[in-house]
Amino acid sequence: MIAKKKQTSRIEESFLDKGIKLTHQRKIIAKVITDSSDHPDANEVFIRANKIDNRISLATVYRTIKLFEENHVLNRIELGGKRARYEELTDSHHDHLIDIESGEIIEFVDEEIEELQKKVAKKLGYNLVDHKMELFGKKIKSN
Amino acid sequence: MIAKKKQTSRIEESFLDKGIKLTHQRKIIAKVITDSSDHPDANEVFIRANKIDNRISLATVYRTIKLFEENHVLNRIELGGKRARYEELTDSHHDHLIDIESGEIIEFVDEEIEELQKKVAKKLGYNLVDHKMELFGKKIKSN
DNA sequence: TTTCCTGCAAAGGGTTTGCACGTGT
DNA sequence: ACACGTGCAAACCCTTTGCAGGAAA
Repeated sequence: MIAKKKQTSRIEESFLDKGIKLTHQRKIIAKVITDSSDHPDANEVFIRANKIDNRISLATVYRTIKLFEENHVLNRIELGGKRARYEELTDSHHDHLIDIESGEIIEFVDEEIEELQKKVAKKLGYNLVDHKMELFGKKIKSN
Repeated sequence: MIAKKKQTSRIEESFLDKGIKLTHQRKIIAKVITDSSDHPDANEVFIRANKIDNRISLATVYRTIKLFEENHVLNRIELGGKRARYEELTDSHHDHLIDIESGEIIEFVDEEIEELQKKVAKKLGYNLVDHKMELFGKKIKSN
């Protein structure tokens, strides 16, 4: 008989490995984030998690988000505004282009820019550890 | 006889042109920012302005900073942390490399990257209006 | 059982604002 | 004179935290 594979998400597995408790709340918050592709802020995560199960407080959302950040399963994006927004961290790095009219966030990857960034850092005497790049653009009307 | 040229800073001139009142406080805050090359935060601007003249409140610093931002003489830099930091906006655009060990901010310009950014935006159907790029690096030890 | 996690509500830290007075033009 | 700017302190908003009860391992 073939053993049934246990159903655990990427996030859950990574947590079990580290000996971090997989509480009910954390599973739901992880699911909400995994299922969201629109870069929600903390409050939005709270709302969505609550819709699934109302035993989740905003404080726990904040604590869990911080935990996820520290364990590199979550990435914080700051848009110059007030609240921070988040996205699941996957292997593929990407940057963001923000539509200044609608606020929509478009993800993109550009290897050439990444290479140049490394080169620039090196020229200044640094090894590039991380970077943040956001482009702000206005949609070109195609009449 | 040669007329004596009136002593006004870049910021002051730009304000006179727009009919914005040049108050005592605004002049001092403008001077503090012009004289600072270390990207101070609002509180630091407040401290430095106060050292020159203690008739300046933190509220006014915030109000003035916002005014300066709106008039494009000041640029806000967000470092992912809590407070925003500022720098005088000059004609020459530049980006920042942050030393992750010391917190030092190094300015740099790279035309090639700027060009690529425009190209990327266009490819996504956008005209690039603005951008923000911060590199985080670790100093290369030269033993 | 033991350790860690949670909800609640209160505190925190940066930034903004209402109000009455003060100041630039 | 008039509109606009300022100081003060209270309000705001997002985020964090102390505490006592609750749940994962």
